[in-house]
Amino acid sequence: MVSLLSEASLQLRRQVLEKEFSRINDRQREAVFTVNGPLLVLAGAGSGKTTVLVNRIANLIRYGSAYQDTASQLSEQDIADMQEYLHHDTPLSEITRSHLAVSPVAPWHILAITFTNKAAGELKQRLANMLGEAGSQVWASTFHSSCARILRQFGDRLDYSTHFTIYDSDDSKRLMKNCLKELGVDEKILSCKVVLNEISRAKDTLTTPKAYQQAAGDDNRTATIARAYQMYQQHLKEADAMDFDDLISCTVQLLQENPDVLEHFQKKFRYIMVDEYQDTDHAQYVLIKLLAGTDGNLCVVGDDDQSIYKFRGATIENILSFEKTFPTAKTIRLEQNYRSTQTILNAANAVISNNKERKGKTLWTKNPVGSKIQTHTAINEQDEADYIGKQILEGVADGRKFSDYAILYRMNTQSSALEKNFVKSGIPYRIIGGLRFYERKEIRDMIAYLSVINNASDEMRLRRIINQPKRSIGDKTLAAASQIADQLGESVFYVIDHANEFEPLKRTAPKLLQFAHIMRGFMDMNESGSHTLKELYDKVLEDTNYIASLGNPANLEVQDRISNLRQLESNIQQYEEENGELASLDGFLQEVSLMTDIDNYDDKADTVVMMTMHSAKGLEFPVVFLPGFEDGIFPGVQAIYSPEQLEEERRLAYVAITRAREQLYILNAQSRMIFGSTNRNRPSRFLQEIPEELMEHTAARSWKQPKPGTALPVSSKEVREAAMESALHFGAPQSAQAHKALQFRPGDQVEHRAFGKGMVLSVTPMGNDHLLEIAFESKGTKRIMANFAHLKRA
DNA sequence: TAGGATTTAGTTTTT
DNA sequence: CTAAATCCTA
Repeated sequence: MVSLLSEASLQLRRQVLEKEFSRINDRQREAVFTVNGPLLVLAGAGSGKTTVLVNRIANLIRYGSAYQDTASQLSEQDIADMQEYLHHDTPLSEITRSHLAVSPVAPWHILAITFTNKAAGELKQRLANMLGEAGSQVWASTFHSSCARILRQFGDRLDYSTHFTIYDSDDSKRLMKNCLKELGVDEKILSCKVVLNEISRAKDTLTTPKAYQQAAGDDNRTATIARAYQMYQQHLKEADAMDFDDLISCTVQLLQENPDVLEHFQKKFRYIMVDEYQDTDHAQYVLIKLLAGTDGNLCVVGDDDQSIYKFRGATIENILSFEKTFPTAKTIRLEQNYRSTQTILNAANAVISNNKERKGKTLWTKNPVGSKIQTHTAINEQDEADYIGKQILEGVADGRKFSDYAILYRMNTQSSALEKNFVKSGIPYRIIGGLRFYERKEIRDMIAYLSVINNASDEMRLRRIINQPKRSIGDKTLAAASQIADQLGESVFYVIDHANEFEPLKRTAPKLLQFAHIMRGFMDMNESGSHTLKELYDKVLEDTNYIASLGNPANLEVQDRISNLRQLESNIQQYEEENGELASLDGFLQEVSLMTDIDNYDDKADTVVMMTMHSAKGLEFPVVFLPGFEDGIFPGVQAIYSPEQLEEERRLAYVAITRAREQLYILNAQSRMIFGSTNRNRPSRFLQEIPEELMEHTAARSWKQPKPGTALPVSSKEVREAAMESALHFGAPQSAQAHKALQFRPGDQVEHRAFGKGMVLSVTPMGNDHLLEIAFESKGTKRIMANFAHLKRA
């Protein structure tokens, strides 16, 4: 069998494996072939870390440790095969491939943890593309959903049911409000936001209510928080619910207290990979360490320069001290950037080099130098928005797509000036963050119905829906029911279901019973198992008369709500299609509770996208605008006098700058209205940290008189309605507005608010919209989406 | 209890 | 300035 010396065999195998992974660079390949023991990959922005993760997993599954191992079982046929492959590009035979492998790893022994569903989804997708069936068997998911999955299996050890509810931040807030009320704490002195934040930090550091109380000592404030913490946890338990932080800390507790469970998962996850390691908090660190166990086949990928969630408990220490925690750890730096131009990278490097607390790395690229960074000083935020809008329209006229553009700001409030301008100029846009899909009232209401159907002891959500739509059941009644429930040790739902048996509820009993009756109907329907989730959802909508309760369907806001409810319906349907036999109400609710709207961000739609710099992490765009580079905005006021916070802001600047592939615009305004008062801010210090020669500066000359007839919507309500109207054009091809586009034909004379008069040259259908090519009298030929253009016939 | 009037608090937030 | 939370009255 063996016909080569093992040394020569290893050489040959290495050559073949290197060729197998020849599409990645040397550093990346080193990370891919380092399969055993702890590994730290310091991956700069745009250095292809997902590629490394995917290839590393592929290598584990296909070849195991063949690159390092000297064991060899190659036949002469194999060797001939390999030579052929190396010299003549003949594909390797499957047999040779299998002979090459040295202790290959089964996909189910691999755990890959990310922070966002989007990142997990991307990873899964790329694994499936590369490895097919085997790729889908890798456990790739977020911290939170991995933990939820573990807890559903072993939650009984912690006295939780297997269908516990996951509370989101809104639920937590409501619950904490109740706790503080119960404790008689004045929210003006100690707001529930502050308390929740404090508790979240406690959970991040694995501090139990008891330990927290002991640490509180004499301090009154802390002692109060300790009591609130205790009560909050108790209520969660009664509701069979966990908040986001509990998912992690309870999993840690489960593994620490149950050696058999720990062993089970240590055996299961023989290889662990963690993405965005710089964002892990202490609890997540402990969790990873527990799972990695003594084998320590742990590979973490991160970038200390992109740590921007310290305020949420992420501890940069985890990455800075990885080598100390795991003395045998190998560190690999990925510094070649594949995303941005040299100019953009130089700017990013220059800014971040002002930070003291960092491991230090310098990004470089083979990409072209690219155009200079455009800096622009606007007069105020409207002028700033105006400038951005103009640049986008010009770019689109030159052949760019709207989706090439992203605007990244420090605060969500900065979006409104942009929004107004874009509505005016007919620029299609989407805002990520702010009001999320799953935070909308109507969606939360329906989710609450489904939650109660799934878990009747969820009092919080029961309270949410019991009078929604209005059933004339008020606080008074609910408080009475809640008290009775406490005395009996039964759930509130039980009490409501038996309302006529309790004297204090006699008056409202018919209403309570009616509510209980319809809920029972839903619960029976769910338990019978003979209906789909979509049918259940439709039944809930119908029996509760929810849609009718929203009000006049002619109202745009009501229409928006209804379309959101339809969207939820199709999400449910999609979930059922994806999960087939395994689909369950429980499963859907869990998936939904861990979902955010970055996850719904689809890059296919051709619109400009706006979001905070934080949300943009991990994304990239050809052209990026960074408005509000002013001291006081970015860096924010709170950060200016704290060196630590300033460094975090600088990392955020680094993240923001490195989102751009080709062109970067940085803007500041001489004055800006913020929370109702006008501020004059100096240009951001970060701007001064970028070398002069990388930038080209312009400034607004004078305040232009708005032309008559170009009246803007004045209130944000009007803006929203106008935006909604535009949005409807997309969703409803049958609507009257959608036919507007069809009214335009080549040769039509039109007038655009920004470009003036022109003639339609061509009409191309695109999705539900139409792309118009228009020759303007003064501005040349532009391409514009009909539904967004607000064109008038001239 | 519902709905309108008034007050008040507003970085960032992968889950 | 704006949106949500709370207050107040019918």
